[in-house]
Amino acid sequence: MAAIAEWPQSDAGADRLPLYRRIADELRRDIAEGRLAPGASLPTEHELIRRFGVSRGTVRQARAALRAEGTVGGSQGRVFSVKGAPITQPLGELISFTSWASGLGRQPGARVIDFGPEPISADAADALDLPSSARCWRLERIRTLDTLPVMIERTVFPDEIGTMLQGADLSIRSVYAELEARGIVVATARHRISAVAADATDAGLLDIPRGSPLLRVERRGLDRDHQPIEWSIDTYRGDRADFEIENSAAAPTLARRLDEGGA
Amino acid sequence: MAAIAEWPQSDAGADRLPLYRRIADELRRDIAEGRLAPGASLPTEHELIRRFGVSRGTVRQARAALRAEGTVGGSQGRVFSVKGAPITQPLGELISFTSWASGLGRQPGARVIDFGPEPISADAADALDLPSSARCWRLERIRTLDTLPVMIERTVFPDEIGTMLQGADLSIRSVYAELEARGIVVATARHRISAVAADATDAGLLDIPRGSPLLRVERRGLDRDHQPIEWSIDTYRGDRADFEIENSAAAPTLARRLDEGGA
DNA sequence: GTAGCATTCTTGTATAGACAAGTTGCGCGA
DNA sequence: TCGCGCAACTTGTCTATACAAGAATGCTAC
Repeated sequence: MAAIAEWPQSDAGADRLPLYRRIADELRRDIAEGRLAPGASLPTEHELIRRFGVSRGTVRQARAALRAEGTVGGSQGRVFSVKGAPITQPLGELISFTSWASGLGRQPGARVIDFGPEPISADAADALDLPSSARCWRLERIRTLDTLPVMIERTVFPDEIGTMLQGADLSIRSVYAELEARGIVVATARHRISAVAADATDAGLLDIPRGSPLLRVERRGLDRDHQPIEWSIDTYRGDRADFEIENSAAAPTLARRLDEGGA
Repeated sequence: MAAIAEWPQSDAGADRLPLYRRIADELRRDIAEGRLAPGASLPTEHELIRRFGVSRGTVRQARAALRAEGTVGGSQGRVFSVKGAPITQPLGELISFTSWASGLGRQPGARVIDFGPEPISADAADALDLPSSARCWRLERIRTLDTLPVMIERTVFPDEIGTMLQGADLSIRSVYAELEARGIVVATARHRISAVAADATDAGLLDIPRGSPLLRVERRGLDRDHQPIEWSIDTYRGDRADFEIENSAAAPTLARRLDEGGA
């Protein structure tokens, strides 16, 4: 049973980890990197025992760790299967369209429709916690995946943030990457998700019929001091994207809202 | 080692539970009922071995279960200690339509369209992690606020959960309240939110034109052991409700998904 | 063809023993 | 008295084995 010695020696520090951790890590990597898709079967205990040259208890310990995370599931008699990739990215990554696209292996794109300073709207002043006399910057872009239009992004930045973005090539680099390079980090974000019908403008921009269902995501991004960084309304094609949320009892973050207008 | 025979025989059904579960349950009770206060030390492995007359592995399994819940913590060399009372109230409140409506000061209502046992669909078997031969219970309801239809709820329960709901008045009391009264608690939930157009059926049920935008929320509710409790697809009138999510960097739980079908 | 049974596979539960690693506390020596 | 080190204790890691229970599969009998 000399299988351990034949493991990839790449990560230098890894050889001090217990065996079951290394097995769990390898399986977790397989899941995160897509070699084991959700719904797929994990190797059976016997296979893992042979592959890693360890005892059954060790294999079971490894899989128990993954199960405790909710990453995989199984029950007596049935092969373990992948339930879903663990969500562990930093918040900026989660919000950024660019990071999202890259993670999917798609080519993110952006077509800037409008970018410049302008007087602030009442809604924006409210959302960004600014006086109605303040100046702000407005950015409107079409976001694409492999050239397919997926989302319309309409963002308002406070003046000092917008100024930072001046001169940046907003059709390529992520706004978040740009801001992070200047020490601005999104620490908290509030989202409000709703469904709307496409009006004539959005239908044209997204190349869909009028009235098609759209996923509208309103976002307020705040820094560590709860200072508003951006207020954005992203409008996704309903047939191209949806959102996934995990709530644990420890971090209850999803709430329903009633739109009073419709009564 | 005849300690098992001397256990309290009170709960009649408990004797079919595995040993480690019974030990974990007893410790959990000790914590919940204050006999073991936060900060206090748990019995050592040796004490538990003697007290229950089991082997070390079994005791370790019991404590591993508590640790996975975050109820207790320990590390090598140090005695296990209580970290906090196990959570028994939480996430259900956020998810429950009834709680939501009450919080808004509205009168929640439900009209049961269908409730009963039936063979499981492939999707449901997948979501609930059940064999395709399993039986399940399907519940379909129209949810109302002050008699206005707001949402269609289509839920599938595993057999043992559905059986519990038999006889309950599902047009009044919250399903979650009903389950909680029986010791079933939603500890984790995964939501997937998307926008769809109303088909003829849903348009009729919600009293809106065909093609109207709807907010579709697919939810998998899991208990502390990540065992699926329910799989539900809730369809909201787009003009009556939206969702709010707060993300902090500490608890990043929102992810975007790409719907591959639309390319 | 199909229902039902039996086999086989996979996971769950439990025990026992061995060694490693970290913590705590006691006692001894300076 | 103070500090160091050893010893005892506690948990972590790992192996090996045995039997039970649920699931999937294939085969047989009808």
